[in-house]
Amino acid sequence: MKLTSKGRYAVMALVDLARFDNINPVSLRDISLRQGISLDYLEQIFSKLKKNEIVKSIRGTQGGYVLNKNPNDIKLTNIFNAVDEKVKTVQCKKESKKGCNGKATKCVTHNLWDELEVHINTFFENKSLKDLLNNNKETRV
Amino acid sequence: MKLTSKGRYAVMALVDLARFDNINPVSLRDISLRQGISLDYLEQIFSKLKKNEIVKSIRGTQGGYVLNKNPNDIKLTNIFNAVDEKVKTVQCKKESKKGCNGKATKCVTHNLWDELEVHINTFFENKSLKDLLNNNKETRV
DNA sequence: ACATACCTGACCAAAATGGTCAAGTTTAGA
DNA sequence: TCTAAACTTGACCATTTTGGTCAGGTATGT
Ligand code: FES
Ligand code: FES
Repeated sequence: MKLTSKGRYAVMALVDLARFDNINPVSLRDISLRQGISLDYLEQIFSKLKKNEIVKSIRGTQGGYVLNKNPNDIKLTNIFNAVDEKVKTVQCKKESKKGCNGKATKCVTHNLWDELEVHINTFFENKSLKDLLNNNKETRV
Repeated sequence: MKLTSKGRYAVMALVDLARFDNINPVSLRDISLRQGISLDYLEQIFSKLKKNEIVKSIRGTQGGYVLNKNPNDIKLTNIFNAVDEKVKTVQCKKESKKGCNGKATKCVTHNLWDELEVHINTFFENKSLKDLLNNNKETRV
């Protein structure tokens, strides 16, 4: 049960972006240097964030990325969905009536994992980018 | 962010065991058949559960495994620890002052992941094997 | 025109996952 | 005493996921 670095980097990068995008777009190169994330990898991540309308891109010299929404309206849920960091606790297909192991009914632990999934998703839905910014004010450059 | 099948199977097997161990020890073969888990794999899992004193083994014909504690005293936390299903959300080493990416200070998202870890662990600490048994009474054979 | 920075997709090594296989040892019961 | 059931141990392995790199583009401000 661990977080992948794609999800982790996405949030790191967006926090960085949110801090610096007041005036100009922020280039991935800058984020890469400040946060220590490979540029090529960041491009993959931002491509997805863009498709999900969390950021906008501005091409050309002095270009970069800008938030597409208010930090208060960007929930962790949105970010995670965008980069395919899904919370998956059950083994079976949820829609199906069948259980894991191909059994005809849901297994004895199915409800448990489902509860856990809800529990974790609740956390993500209640956290916005704004919350993270406030949390780290004191370390602001 | 997903659960591994080792953790999932461990809980499944223990629920099965808790249901049937009233009179006699339960053999892994039976659990394997009822829950559709490979026997060889179950053996790996139960070896760990035994080391962590969650179950006791009884060798020989008619042998098997028995719970070593009251179902009410077996928390999911205990089970997960036993089979090395750890909740790991931060990237860095917790004890260290250093952050991930080898930086000198903790990264901007460190607190967030730490909160998440606590949030998930709380769930595991508040669930016991007993809770699962009650939940599934109606499907009892 | 040219440098900057976004964009796209193929590719890949290493680690984790989810097991299998083989060869035991122990003990109840016929 | 013999044997089969069931625990015990440890090596092994194919597949998938992870966490990227690399090699080319294309768009645009100056
Ligand atoms: S997890 Fe859904 S049936 Fe087992
Ligand atoms: S996760 Fe701990 S420093 Fe980044």
